[in-house]
Amino acid sequence: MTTTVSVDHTRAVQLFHALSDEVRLDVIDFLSDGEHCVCELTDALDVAQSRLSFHLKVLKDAGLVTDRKDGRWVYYTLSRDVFDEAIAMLTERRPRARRLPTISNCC
Amino acid sequence: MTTTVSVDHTRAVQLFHALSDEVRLDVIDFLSDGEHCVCELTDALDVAQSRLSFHLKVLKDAGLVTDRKDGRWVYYTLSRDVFDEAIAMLTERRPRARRLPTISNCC
DNA sequence: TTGACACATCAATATTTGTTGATATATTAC
DNA sequence: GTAATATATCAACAAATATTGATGTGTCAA
Repeated sequence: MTTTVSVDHTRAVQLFHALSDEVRLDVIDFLSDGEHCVCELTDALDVAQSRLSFHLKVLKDAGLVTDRKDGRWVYYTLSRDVFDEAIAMLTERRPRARRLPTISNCC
Repeated sequence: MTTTVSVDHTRAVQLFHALSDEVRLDVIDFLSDGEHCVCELTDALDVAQSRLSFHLKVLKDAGLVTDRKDGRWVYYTLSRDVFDEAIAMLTERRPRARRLPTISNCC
């Protein structure tokens, strides 16, 4: 009998995927000192507006940023909690101390 | 003048990308108790051999696993260090305590 | 109440990733 | 040697993501 072991990783996939893009990491870095509006991002990152908007949505859907509208502007902020969530996901998976040499005669 | 600020995130992109897939997370979980050969993975995860091989390569290229050949078998192991590297990447980017409300008249 | 600006969304397309089945390579057992 | 097994690689294709330029929506100022 062959038991297939697998859990649902949907959330982890979403989070890590959101983190795996140059533009999105640029956005994250730019927001590291606090809230900024989209126009500042467009300016600082030199990325077409619709493209930036697309990436902001990916980040927002993953929960890594939140937005707040004020008049004509929309301000984005990093969500500390979700960074913690991602860190936790890695910490859980981080291999523990050296395992004993496995004595398995494999297949 | 508009200064474009951006760093090279190639490594972070590679790491997070490697982490953003169901099969690859299954592999990581399966390896969490130590070294296993490919045949055990194929068995446990119920994934076609060439498909698994593809995902193992992505993990290996990112450094998340290492492999060791022994006779006919190849054993894969998680690399603690690279998990630490990924955790560090997130920790660096984790927003610090609450920022002061930014007084910017934006654009 | 019109025009300009900030931003989101959309459709078309391009690019990147992943899957499949076939084949190649190495190792071992017979 | 020959056959069987473990794994990697490859080419063709499929699917998912990202980019672009255009258009839509809300807000503000004149």
